[in-house]
Amino acid sequence: MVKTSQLGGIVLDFQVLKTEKSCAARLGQLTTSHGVFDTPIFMPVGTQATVKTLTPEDLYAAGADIILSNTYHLHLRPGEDLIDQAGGLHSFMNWKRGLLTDSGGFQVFSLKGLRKIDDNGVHFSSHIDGSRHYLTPEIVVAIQQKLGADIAMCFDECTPYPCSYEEAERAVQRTSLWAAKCKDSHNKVDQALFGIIQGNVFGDLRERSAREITALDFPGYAVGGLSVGEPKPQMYAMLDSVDSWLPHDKPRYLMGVGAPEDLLEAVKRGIDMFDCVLPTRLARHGTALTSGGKLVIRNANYAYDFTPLDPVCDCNVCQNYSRAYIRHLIKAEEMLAHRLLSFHNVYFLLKLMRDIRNAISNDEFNNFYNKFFDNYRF
RNA sequence: GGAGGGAUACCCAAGAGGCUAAAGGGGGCAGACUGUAAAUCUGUUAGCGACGCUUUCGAAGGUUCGAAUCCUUCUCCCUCCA
Repeated sequence: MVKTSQLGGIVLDFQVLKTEKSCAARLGQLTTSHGVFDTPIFMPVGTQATVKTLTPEDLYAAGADIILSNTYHLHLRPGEDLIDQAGGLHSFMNWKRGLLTDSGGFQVFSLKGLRKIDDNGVHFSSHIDGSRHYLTPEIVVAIQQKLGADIAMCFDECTPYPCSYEEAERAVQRTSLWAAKCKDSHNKVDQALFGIIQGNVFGDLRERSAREITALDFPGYAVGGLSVGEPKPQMYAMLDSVDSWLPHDKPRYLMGVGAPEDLLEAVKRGIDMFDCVLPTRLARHGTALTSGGKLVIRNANYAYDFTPLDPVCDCNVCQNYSRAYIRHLIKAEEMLAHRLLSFHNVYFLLKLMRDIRNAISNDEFNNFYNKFFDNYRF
């Protein structure tokens, strides 16, 4: 459970409480000035200072301890100065628990057509109004310090898939260069700055990136540049060595991953933290995550299905609303459909993480893993 | 009673002799979605024994090598005038 008081001023503390014997899965505890969180943990994504359709109260009810927001998007709108004047991002959006801001490194990937990279930084043409913006590691750190999240991320270059070796290598070099600059310019004592490993799907580049980034000594390490379109086995292969390359006493964060099966696979390989837009995006597109697999609730065969989204789910939505009703709301384009599905999907992943933690705690992660895949249909 | 206008696929709606099984929308059905340019995007939507065949543009007949498109009659709808 989260404690939100009497923690002001804490930088970041991470303790590994237990590690599985048969795999790299581990149970940990992350302490920030906005709470103590058990890991492995999932962080819902609230890019524009909101997890789409959900209030902070909804998120507390769903069991969220820490959420993610975005430097690039908040810099463009409303701007970090406004948020600073509001008393920081926590205060601005009325979020009282943990907060992590992504650096904009993902936008280097996702806004490919609107940016130009050089060794000093990235020129963006705003996707909103076309205005020109230049982000450097120093600027990105300054923005994140004003936003004031508990965890800030280094500015990195996230490469696409497929990607040439040369391109991936250049990104690794830049990401290391920028990580050093980020570290040098970061001086906010109650904010932790995490380093990011790149290397696309090339094992030797991943290893090199891990070596260079860990040499800079960050309080936590993220694995970036995965789940960008590569086949799952390749993503898992890149995670296989995480446990040996990244220090055991620091949190490891796999960026952008959140498909239920991927969470299991990554925890097994020693990952402690995750974030993903998948639960909220799938929700808005009419799909529910369930213990039996993805349920495309907008499909016709649920029109007369008066059972809950997931019969074994104890969330508020599953206790009170039927598949048929939610399908109707989707077909009628009612906003409540997005809210109900978002809440359920976020709850589902957070519950999955709770179950994973319990399993590790009880030395039965492998059983849990096997049982999960027995039930989950792709 | 008189004068015009119109009937196209589930719906709206283009098309005015061959390149039309028929544009566009909508709706339906399905797929995709992983550090959110995403309440988005993509495919499909006459029927089949399906790289071919069969039946479609209010109905019936006709002209033509060829008709949703031209002609005749009929049915129904709308507008205006009495």
